[in-house]
Amino acid sequence: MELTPNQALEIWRGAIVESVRRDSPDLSARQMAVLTTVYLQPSPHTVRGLADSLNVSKPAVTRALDRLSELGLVRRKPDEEDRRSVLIQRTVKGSVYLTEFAELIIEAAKAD
Amino acid sequence: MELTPNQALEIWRGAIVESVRRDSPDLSARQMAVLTTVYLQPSPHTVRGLADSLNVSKPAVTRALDRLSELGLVRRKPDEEDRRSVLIQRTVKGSVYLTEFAELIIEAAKAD
DNA sequence: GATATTCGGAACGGATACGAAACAATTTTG
DNA sequence: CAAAATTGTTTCGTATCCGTTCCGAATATC
Repeated sequence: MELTPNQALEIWRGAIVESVRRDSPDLSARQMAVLTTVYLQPSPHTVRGLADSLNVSKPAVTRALDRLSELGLVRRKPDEEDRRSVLIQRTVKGSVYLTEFAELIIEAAKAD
Repeated sequence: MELTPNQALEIWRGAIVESVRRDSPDLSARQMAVLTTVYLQPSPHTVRGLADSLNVSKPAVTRALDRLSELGLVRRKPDEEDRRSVLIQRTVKGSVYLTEFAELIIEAAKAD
């Protein structure tokens, strides 16, 4: 898909402004990066894998997961194969959240 | 422009992940909403106008402008007509910033 | 089996953000 | 011109986030 710079920014503005207006719990850029990666990239996801893939420190990923878990958007599950690891899993609530967020983007793209 | 939910989320993820990877100064959702509104919506822009339009308190807008000014992405200019008001103006640095950000989005859309 | 390595998380200190209330400066209203 | 209203900012207390460093548990290596 090809976008012009104006289209790109209008989409971004439309979605982010609407999300700000709604006063929804705002996730930081890192949290959003973690969340979308968990949902859109193939499993499994580990803290280390996310940290490397996002070029972010492990503690930063841990804290992002703390927040996302607290909101019920992802879930930690100990890896039975290697009990040092934690697998990050999707949740129904997270799917709903992202589906609604996608709606914002779609609307913003329509308006453009 | 019509997007599918998956396209929408892939674009968002691609752009935000790349921006996180680059460790660029991350703006909060509010700051980004203020910045894009100032650049994409017709002037003039005032604190009050932005607060109303974004459904956010005035102090929140003031603080967002503090941050954006500090980064040189916008500039405050006293309104000569009504000296209670402050007009928010664009800067070269802000234009460059948004142009580069648009590039991230465009790349993410291509990759999809 | 003792030592290293790897994993996720905790602890600490600093930076930044927030909402609500109070504020100074200016303009409008009576 | 005095009182009220409007505009943007400051202040205060609180919450969140970040990077760095360190730690305990589990696994791999020798």
